[in-house]
Amino acid sequence: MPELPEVETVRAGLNKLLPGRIVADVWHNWPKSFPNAPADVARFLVGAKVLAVNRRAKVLIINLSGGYSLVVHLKMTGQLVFQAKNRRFGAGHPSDDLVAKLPVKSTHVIIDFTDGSKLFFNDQRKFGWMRLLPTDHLSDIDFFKKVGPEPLDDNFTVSKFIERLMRRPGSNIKSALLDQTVLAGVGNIYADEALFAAKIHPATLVADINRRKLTTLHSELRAILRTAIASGGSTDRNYVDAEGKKGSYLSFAQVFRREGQPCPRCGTTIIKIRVAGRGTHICPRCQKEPKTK
DNA sequence: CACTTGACCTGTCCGC
DNA sequence: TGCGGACAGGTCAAGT
Repeated sequence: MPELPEVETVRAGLNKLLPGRIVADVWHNWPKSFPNAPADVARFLVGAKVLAVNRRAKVLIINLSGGYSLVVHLKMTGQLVFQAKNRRFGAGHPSDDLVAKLPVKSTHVIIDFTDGSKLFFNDQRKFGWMRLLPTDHLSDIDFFKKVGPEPLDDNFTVSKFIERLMRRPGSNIKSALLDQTVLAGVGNIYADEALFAAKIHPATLVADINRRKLTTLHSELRAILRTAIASGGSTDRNYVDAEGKKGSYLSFAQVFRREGQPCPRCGTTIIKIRVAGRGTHICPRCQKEPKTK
């Protein structure tokens, strides 16, 4: 579910809400959602103060005093939602107000702060996780060692993009974009949108795409990610930000989840196909099928 | 080695 | 209305 823009939206929200708060207690009901709790929780989490909330790729890093960080991956259906003190007891909340209803059926971890506010980790499909890890050693973890560059960094140039993609010359471009070791944070929605914008068929082999097209793909991908962040991300089903609000980017999406509708560029009907084992949305006219396949 | 498939889970939607 | 099957935004491990 959450890709870079969604995780970044959650990060920005939490970074306004959490720093300065002190953990009072932690509850959890699904061991896989929090594999090293409760053993390390009492020792390193309770009493710790939140310093800052950072992001790398699709992973959130909540820095705590005491040298530990809470590292969170939302995977497909994870939510990290903050509830201010007494929020749940207020009257007149609209029925779609998630925060007022917390905890919900899919709540697997609750972090209580000393001021009475709470952070809820909800995850319908239970693929997501949070772990308490020593901050100084995060860079030793396999994931952080292997993950590719942030596509929105200033120094993520066209040459860098092409160099990274060329690590997988023989794979199709969609797989390469989704590969987190090639570059960080791109998932199914933004891969489809960027390939449509650059008029590249997702099954095209990386080595068969010319430099001009890759240059377009680079700039379109970055523009799409930035617009998505500005829209608060994409809510297809479950995604909400730190305050329980949905993102609106899908109203701008050109092809994702728009099969059966006319291509906004040429009017041809958008179709859904399968590439790299994932549902993939294309305009069959704008994105010509590669000859070699 | 590089790519594909299955597994991890629950909920929803679609066809019979 | 009920039931089976396919499918869902992500990543691993295991298989080819």
